[in-house]
Amino acid sequence: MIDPALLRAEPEVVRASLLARREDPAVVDRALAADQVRRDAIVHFETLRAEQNAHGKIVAAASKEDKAVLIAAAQDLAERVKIAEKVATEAGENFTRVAGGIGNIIIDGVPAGGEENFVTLREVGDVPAFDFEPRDHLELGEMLGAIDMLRGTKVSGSRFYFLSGIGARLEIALMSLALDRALEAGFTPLITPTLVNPAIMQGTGFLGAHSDEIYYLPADDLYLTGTSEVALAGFHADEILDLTNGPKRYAGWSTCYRREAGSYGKDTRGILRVHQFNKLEMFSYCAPAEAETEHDRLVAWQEEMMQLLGLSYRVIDVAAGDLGSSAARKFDIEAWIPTQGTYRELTSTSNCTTFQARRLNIRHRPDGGATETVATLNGTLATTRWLVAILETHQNANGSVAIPDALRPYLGGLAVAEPLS
RNA sequence: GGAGAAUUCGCCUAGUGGCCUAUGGCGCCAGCUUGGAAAGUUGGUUGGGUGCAAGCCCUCGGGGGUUCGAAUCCCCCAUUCUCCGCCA
Repeated sequence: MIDPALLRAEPEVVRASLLARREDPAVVDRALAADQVRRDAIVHFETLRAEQNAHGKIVAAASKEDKAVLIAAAQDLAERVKIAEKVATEAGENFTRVAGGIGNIIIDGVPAGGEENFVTLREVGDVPAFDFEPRDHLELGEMLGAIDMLRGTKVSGSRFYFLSGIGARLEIALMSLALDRALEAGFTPLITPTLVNPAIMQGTGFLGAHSDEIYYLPADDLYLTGTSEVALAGFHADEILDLTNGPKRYAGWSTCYRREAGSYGKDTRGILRVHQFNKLEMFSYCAPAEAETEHDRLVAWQEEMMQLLGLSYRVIDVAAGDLGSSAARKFDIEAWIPTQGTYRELTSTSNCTTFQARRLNIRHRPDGGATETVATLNGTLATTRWLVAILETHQNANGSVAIPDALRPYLGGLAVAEPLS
């Protein structure tokens, strides 16, 4: 939800943001009109209600014989109050619906346009070169006994898999490394619920245009989360936070579930795009003024992970039209995938400014004064997909894979994963 | 799954239709007192909406209802606790 005060004071800013997203700015005028209707309705209702309250005091103080007459007069008033209240409530709901359709205000500097209009901020690390024909992650995974797709599909269907042996150990090692880095940076670890109620799903903005991406359990009216961001954002819903000691940062570990409804036939080989995976997610609540600085910090922690794992990557500034409705800016880190000859997304970090927190009613009290809606940010610190880049980047001619130094302590010092004989 | 009880301001708590504009305590903040503190004492201390403003409106777990008027009466829902059942 955008800030209604901004909508009223600077509608041109909202229009410019919509244009950058390649969306229709006409919604601004509809929202302004709905806001005016809503406020008029509130004033009308509250005037009548004040009248009713005043009358109620007279009734209470009146003598027995006067009461009957006064009550008769109040009945008509009560009826009008009831109608006015209904009108005001509906006008409020209508405004929320119209204004709720407006995406977050794009931050200055975000490239305008669609998916292809991203800007590369930097490329880091040498693209790996091989003096042999590199194998893709699934072939390597099968040689190492790390990935078992056939049995995954037997048990659960397409896009399901087993991680086995060194594959399972690598994933746990990766998550452990990420968690230790997060602890070092002052994050509070959380293992989050992966089933959430509709209010939280709605509040975090995942029930919008892409709701067919989400698993839903009708018998219990619960959603399976596609990222722990949902639970992490809901964690402090309806709270007033103390941010005097800086941002509150959480590292949420969870299994993530995605239907991948819109991607039939895309990335069907291996574990690049699957229905279920694990992720360690960073989530930060901070003062709005600090959000952009915090965003840079999240990216820096992600880049540290990339470098610890010896991956070649680039950081991109995602274009406005490719942002989710909650994000004001998004940086993706994409790692080089040798057998695809291209960069693929390994992390995503969004600055949602106050958009998400306004809907979830999360505030803080700067300088002990009036409350202010906080900013929320989120970003990936490790996921199952990273195994794809790790396996392919560090492979040898015989199908063995060198373990990055940073992961070895989590694997009993193992330096090389050898193919099964 | 069944039965009972509960949910009031950061915490505890009073409150069985109008004098609730919600009591009292703890904690917290400020003043007085003090060399400084403690103690004492006085005051303040939920959040939101709307209005140029004065102000007004809402907020007693959530939603609906009864009533001129609801923290209070009725219905539905959520959560917590106790007991029983079932399962591990």
